[in-house]
Amino acid sequence: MNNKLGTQPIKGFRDFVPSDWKVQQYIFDTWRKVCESYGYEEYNGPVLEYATIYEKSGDDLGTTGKELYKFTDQGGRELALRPEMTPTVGRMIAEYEKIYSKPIRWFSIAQFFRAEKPQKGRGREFFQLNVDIFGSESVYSDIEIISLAVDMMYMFGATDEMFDLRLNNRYFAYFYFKEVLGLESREDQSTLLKLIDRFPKKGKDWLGEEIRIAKLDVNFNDLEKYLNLNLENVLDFLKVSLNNDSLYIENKEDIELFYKMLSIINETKLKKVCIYDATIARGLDYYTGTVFEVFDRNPKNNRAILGGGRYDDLLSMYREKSIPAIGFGWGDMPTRVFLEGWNLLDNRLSKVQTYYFPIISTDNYVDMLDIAKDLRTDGHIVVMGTRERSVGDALRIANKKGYDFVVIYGEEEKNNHVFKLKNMKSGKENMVDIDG
RNA sequence: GUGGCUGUAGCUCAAUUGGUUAGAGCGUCUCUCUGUGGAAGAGAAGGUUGUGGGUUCAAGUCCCAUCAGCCACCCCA
Repeated sequence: MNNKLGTQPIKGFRDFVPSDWKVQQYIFDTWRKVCESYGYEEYNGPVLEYATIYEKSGDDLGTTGKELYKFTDQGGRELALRPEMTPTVGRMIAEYEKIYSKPIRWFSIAQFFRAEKPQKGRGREFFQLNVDIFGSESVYSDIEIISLAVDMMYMFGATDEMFDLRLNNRYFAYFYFKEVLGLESREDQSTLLKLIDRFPKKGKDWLGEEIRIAKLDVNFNDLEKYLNLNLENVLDFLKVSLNNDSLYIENKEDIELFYKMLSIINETKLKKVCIYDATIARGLDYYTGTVFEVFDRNPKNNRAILGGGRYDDLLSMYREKSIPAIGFGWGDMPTRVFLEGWNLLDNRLSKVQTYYFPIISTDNYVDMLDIAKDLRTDGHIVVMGTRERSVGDALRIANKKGYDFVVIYGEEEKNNHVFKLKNMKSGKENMVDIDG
C-alpha cells in the first residue's frame, strides 16, 4: 500500500547535511590552501569521458573496466563517469600543453564515481584532490610533490607519529630482483612485485604459497632481505651498484633518479616521515618511476590515504611524444576516517561570527530591515527572527543556536535611534547609533 | 561482483519462550518564567520496527526476497 519513495540515497552515495558539508569544506579548503602556497593552479574537467580512455590507461584491460560506471548515450557513444582524474588531466595537458610554459603545476578537487562495494572510507561517489606537475623530469619535481603531500598532512594537524610516507620505485625493485634474487625475466619480476604488493595484508605463508604456484625461482631468505630494506640499505646498495661501471642496469636513468631522490630526502626534514617500503607497487598500470603512499598509522585504520607517482608515458596515449608527469590523488573518504580517528576535526572547523536579530516588536520590522541591510553591507552575517519574541526568549534561542551576537531593537532603542548589540560570550552590551 | 554480520523515533538503546495500544533518555516543537540567556517545570509531535511478501489464532521477534550499512575477499585508477 505504501507507494512513497524511499529516502535513503542510493548505495555508496552520500547526502551531505550542513554539518557534514562543513567537514568537506574544511578538507577542501586545507587542500586548496597548501596547493596554492606551492603555486599550483586549480582546474576542472568534464564528469563524463569516452570510456576508452580508462580502458586504455591500464596494462590490464580485463579488470579495469569492471568498476566503471559506463553507458551508451543517445548518440551511441560509449561514455563513463570519471573514476579518476589522471586520464582527463592528461588529455587536457596534451590538448593545451603548447599554451603553457613548463613545468605546469595544476590541482583539482573533483567528484569521482566507481561501482565498488561500499565500505568505511570507500564509496561509489567520492571527492578527490589531484595534484600534478607536468613537463618536468627533474628529481626536484618528485621531491616537490612529496613535500607538498607531507605539508598537507601537517596542515591537517597531523604529527609525525600519525602517518608515514612510503616510497618505492618499480625499476629499482626489478633491478633488485634481478641482481639479488636472480629473477631474470621482466615478466617474473612483475609477477613477484604484484604478489609483494598484496603481501602486507596476506602474510608470509600466503606469499610463499603464491610464489610456489607461480613457479618463481626465489630464495626466501633473499626475498626477506628485500622486504626488510630501509632507506639506508637502499642507498648503500644503489651507491655500490651505480658506481660499478661493468654492471649493466636496465632503466639506469630511472634508478639514478630514485637514488638521488632518496639521498636528498635523507638529508631533509622529510626523513622524519618518509620511509622506503618494498611493498608499495601501486597497481602497476601507468606508473613509471617513483611511487608513494601516505599511510595512516592508526592501528584501527592501517591503510593508505593518498597515493601517487610518476607516469611519464601516460600522455603517449594522446600524442607521439609523451610529457613527463608526477602527481598524486587523495580521496576525501579515507581523509575523514584519518581525521576522525586522530581527533583532528574538533575545534578546527571554521566558525563564522553570526548576528541574531530577533523581532522584539513587529511594529519595528521595517526599521529592522534597514538595520540588517547595513550590518550585512558591513560584512556581518545577520540571521533575522521569524516571529515576535521576548528578549529572554531571543537570548535563549541565540544560546541554543550558537549565535555570537544579538541585536536588540525594541521600543527603547527605537525612541533613542539606536540598537543594542549584545555579545553572547562576554555578556557585554553596546549601544550603536543608527545613522544612515 | 562473492561471502559473513547488522537494521526498532533525529540520536543512543528497551520490549519475557512469538502474546494487549512498541517504551525510555537525549534532541525537536509549544507554553510558563511577562526587556536579559546557558536552568527548571508543564505539555506535544515524532514509528505501518528499512521495504515487500510468507508462516501463525497472534510477528519487532521465525522464513524468503529486496534495499541500505559494516567486515573480509576482489579491486584500488
